[in-house]
Amino acid sequence: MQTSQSPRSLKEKQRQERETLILQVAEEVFLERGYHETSMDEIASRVGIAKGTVYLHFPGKDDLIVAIFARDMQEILRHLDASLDAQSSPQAKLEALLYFMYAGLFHKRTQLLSTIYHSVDMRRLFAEKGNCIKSLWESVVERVSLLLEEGKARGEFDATLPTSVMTSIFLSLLSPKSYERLISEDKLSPEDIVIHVGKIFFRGIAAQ
Amino acid sequence: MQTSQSPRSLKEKQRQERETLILQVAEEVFLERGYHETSMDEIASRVGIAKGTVYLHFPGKDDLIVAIFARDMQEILRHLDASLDAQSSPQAKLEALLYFMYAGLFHKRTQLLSTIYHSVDMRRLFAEKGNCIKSLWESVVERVSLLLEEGKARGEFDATLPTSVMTSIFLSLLSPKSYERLISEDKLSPEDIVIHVGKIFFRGIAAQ
Amino acid sequence: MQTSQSPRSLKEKQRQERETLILQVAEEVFLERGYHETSMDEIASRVGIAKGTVYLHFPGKDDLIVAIFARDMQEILRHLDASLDAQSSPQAKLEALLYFMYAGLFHKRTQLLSTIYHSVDMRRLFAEKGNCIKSLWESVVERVSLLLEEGKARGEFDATLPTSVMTSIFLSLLSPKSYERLISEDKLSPEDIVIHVGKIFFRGIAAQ
Amino acid sequence: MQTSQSPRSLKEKQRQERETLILQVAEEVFLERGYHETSMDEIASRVGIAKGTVYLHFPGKDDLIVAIFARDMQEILRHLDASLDAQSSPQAKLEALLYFMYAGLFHKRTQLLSTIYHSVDMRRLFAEKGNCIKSLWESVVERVSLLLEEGKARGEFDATLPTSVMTSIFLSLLSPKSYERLISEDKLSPEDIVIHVGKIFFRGIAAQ
DNA sequence: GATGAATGAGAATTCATTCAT
DNA sequence: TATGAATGAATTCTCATTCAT
Repeated sequence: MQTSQSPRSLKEKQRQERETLILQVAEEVFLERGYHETSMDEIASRVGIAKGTVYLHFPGKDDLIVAIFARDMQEILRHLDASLDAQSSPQAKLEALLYFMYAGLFHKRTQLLSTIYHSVDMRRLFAEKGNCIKSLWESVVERVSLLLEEGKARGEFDATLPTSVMTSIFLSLLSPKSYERLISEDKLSPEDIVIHVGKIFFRGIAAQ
Repeated sequence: MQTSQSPRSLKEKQRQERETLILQVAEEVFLERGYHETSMDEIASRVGIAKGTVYLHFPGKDDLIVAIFARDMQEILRHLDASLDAQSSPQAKLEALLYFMYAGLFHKRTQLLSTIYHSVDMRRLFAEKGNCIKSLWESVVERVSLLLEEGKARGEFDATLPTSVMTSIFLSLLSPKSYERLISEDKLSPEDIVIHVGKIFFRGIAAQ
Repeated sequence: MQTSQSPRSLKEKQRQERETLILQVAEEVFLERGYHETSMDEIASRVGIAKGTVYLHFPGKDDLIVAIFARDMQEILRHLDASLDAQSSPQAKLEALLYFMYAGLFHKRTQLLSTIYHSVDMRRLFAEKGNCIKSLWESVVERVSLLLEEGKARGEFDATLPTSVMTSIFLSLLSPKSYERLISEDKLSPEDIVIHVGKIFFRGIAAQ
Repeated sequence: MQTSQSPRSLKEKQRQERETLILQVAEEVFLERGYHETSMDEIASRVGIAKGTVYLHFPGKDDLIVAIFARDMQEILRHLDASLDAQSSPQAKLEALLYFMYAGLFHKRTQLLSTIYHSVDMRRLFAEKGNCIKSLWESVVERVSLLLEEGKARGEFDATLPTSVMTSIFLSLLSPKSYERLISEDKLSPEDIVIHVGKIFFRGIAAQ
């Protein structure tokens, strides 16, 4: 019995590993070159497999990028949930998210997310193929909204501001593209930037 | 005398008109479909002319989008300069820019600008073909920076915050993409949004 | 009457001049760039007229090159007839032709002729559009043949060689392309080359 | 062992075969229609494959014709070297080349070579893309030159004639285009033509 | 499963030719 | 008559996707 299942799960494990590898590499290349400028050939050869093999894991280029998004969103959610569990103020939780998205390991991924989030064609793509993405993103938005509401309830954030606006601004602060020049030209560290950005935002929404 | 010049200037005027029309339509289509998903054929047929005619005005697809950008940037600069002349505080000037970019007629264009500003391939394109764009954008950034500096000098903005960070945040607030849901779901008017966004930002950077 | 005809003939004269100019320029450009690489635009702008004007003189690009050929062939024939009139031996006449085609003013034109004569598409073109060309060329071939026959009859050329072969070889010696390297690398003058080529050919066909 | 190497070499063999087939067909079509009048589509469909497949073997149309040339030149060189090895007089060797180029199987190819050799645009193309071609052709020219020099040294050829001129004339005799009419109209066999051409040339350059 | 050769729809671009002014 | 803007057929080349091995 084990002998019949072990190979199965072994295979399955290998399959998972390869799939993860493909996603990793594809994410990298998409970030470097952009979705349209990246060919399936390039992804495959950078993974070290044949083009056809990619298609055994993902039915098409669309699905590949959708999968990348889904995975990244899930990780963000995982992180969010973790930081929600840790007992702390809503502001501390949002600061942690800001840090995670921008200054931490997720930095690169955030770039891709924001890049693609802003492009029309990707949005259309997700509207068609990426139902899951949409709901995942909704979850993120909702969690952020809830944190902001909680802050309001606690009297920490300005209750006269619409939560939706606060949420939107918070999310638009997550685009690292805008901060590139701060790093390259002004020699600021990501950590510094996050601190300043957080300061401005939380002051901006603070209860009077 | 007039007869010798009139036809020339007439032709020239017609040419200008058509060129403007192409730019307008192209801007629209690029906004709807994205750069890569838009074919020259589509632009031409939406203008109501033949594919070849577009090439009489713009040497290639690249140049077309670069031209759109250049025109938009110039208009932004024109507007900025106008609002700089009007006597008012730096904050009022920045609020005017925010309004212009997001709530006014420029709304749609701002979307395209931000869309493309965030995509990797467009950035590469502009790095290669769009020298003028780069310098136009630098001008915008510089003017915003100067206004923020001025506000600091007047004691209105927090002088302990790096100007560069303030500038980056201000610019990242110009992406209307992020605010779309506010309009469609929360039924906020662009004007309201601008007011709230401005409030949060200027509170955030206000001198203590 | 004169008043009604003079302008006519004046116009006609101007028309002729312009046509000649177009032919001259077109010949130059075709020689520089080749038929396919030359655009009607380039010809027109080098003549200093509008593209459409070329079409008032020649119905198409094909006809333009056919006209160039026709004109060149006629000039060769004119020259041939002139040298036939001058009393001299067949060999002297053929040498004169060789010189004319290669070393004289006709040099450039000969290049174009040979260039085009050797290309498949031009041959097809002439088969379709250039009836006159074919017959003009036949005339040239015939005259050369007759001269060779005459030389045979006089006992100067080897009567055992087929005239047609002699003719073919003579004509294939008219391609200046082959001699370019002699000029550029071996620093031979066109005159020297003609002398040597003639020497080899006439020795080759001399009666034993 | 064989099983691991066989598939590789099998694939490679098939690849070679297809490549050769493409070259063959392309050569034919180029000869029939000319370079510019031939579309990649036509070549592909005559081979019986898709357009894209041609591009798997040759990066572009240019490279295709360059490859054809390179292959043909190599074959000529191979033949030349073979005939150089066979002990015989320089004249016999040159006659063999003449025969090979014109009367033998190579006939068709020689036509293409000469066709393209005479066209301006092909020359430019080769100047840019065909470094190898240039050097291959130089080799051919050099070998012919050496044979002519050797003949002079042996006292068989006229030492007062410049070798370069003799070489040029010999090479210009290799254009079968000029001899077409001999076959079609005068009903001469290629063999006859070669004999006569050779006779005239070698008499022409014979030592006195 | 993995491969990568083959496919062919699709896009950008060119340019001979036409025709309204 | 001269012009040159407009046209659109034709061509080259790319690349996501398929499928026989």
